[in-house]
Amino acid sequence: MAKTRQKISENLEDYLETILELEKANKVARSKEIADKMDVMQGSVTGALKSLAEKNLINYEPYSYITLTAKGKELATEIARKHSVIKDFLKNVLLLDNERAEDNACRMEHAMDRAAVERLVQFIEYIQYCPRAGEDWVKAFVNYYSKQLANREDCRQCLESCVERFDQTSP
Amino acid sequence: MAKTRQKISENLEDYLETILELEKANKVARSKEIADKMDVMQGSVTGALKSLAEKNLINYEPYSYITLTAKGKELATEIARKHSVIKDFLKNVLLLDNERAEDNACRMEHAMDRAAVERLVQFIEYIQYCPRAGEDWVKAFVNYYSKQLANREDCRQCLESCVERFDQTSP
DNA sequence: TGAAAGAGTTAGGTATACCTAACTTTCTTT
DNA sequence: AAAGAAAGTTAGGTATACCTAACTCTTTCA
Repeated sequence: MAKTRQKISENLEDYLETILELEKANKVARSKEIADKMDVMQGSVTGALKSLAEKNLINYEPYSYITLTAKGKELATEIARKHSVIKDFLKNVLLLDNERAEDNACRMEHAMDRAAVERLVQFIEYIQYCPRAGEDWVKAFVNYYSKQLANREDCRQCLESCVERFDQTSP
Repeated sequence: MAKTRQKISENLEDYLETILELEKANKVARSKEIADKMDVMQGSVTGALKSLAEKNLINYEPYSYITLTAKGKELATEIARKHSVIKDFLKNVLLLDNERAEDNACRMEHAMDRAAVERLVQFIEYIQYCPRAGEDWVKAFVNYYSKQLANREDCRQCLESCVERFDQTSP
């Protein structure tokens, strides 16, 4: 039994992800809904479904509803996780607006391998965990990229309040 | 004249990037070298070159050498910049090893739009600029992701030396 | 200088992925 | 229960992108 990670096209990854979302919402997915969500014609969906069924990623019978197999669900879940981690980073660290974060995440989820995504998760955690970083440090990034550059005095105060916050946390 | 940003396939982007690299190294690019670098057959290269020439991105005459047009050079340079920014982030912030950073950057460069990449540039700068972050902060990320979790005392010392370094910089 | 080697192209085949249009199955509604 | 609507499939066409094999052009060197 293949523990070996499946490789499917970016396209099929998108179909799988969409099916997972529909399954969560409606228990099953239907061809029409997939077509609507992905903005493709129904005829195109049928071809993709056959291809996914061949790879044992979905349960598919003509004219019937669609569900993920265990293998398909695992893959779909991994893709969805990538999406959500990447979007989180783009939105809450790089501070891109929601739409741009979503757009980029949609494409990047196919480009980043598992190791890169997991490291990104850890980096996001590190920012939250490390007393030198934290929420206020991320927020202050706005001042940097919007050219409202801080001066030395601002930095001194920022650093002081950072230390203060640390001292105030339970020893 | 089109200020309008060209959209070409990821594939053609890769060809363009390769041609830029060869031009830098040898003044011109040759079909064989492109094939070797990209690990495709020469026959495949010819098709891609025709497609790039049609889009006015390269100067191409059968049986002759290849150079980028101004438009092609601009596009190729933007792609190469994306690649290098992304690789820098993966390698020097996420601390992925060189090969993994390179692999992921190769794919991500096609997925991230200009705005996302520019914000990433600013974020990398912010890390270097902000006294609360900096090189040692990035280095300490290793301790976090390799589960050698710091304790409160470590954090206190780290914070103190951070403040000290700040005080030592010219006021 | 002319033949062999190497570089480049062409032709034909495969696979993906999309579209439109015609057709079939299933569901809904009276 | 039958007809019309909705959902789904099939068939045929386009475009990309790759391959192999055969052919052509160019360069090299004996």
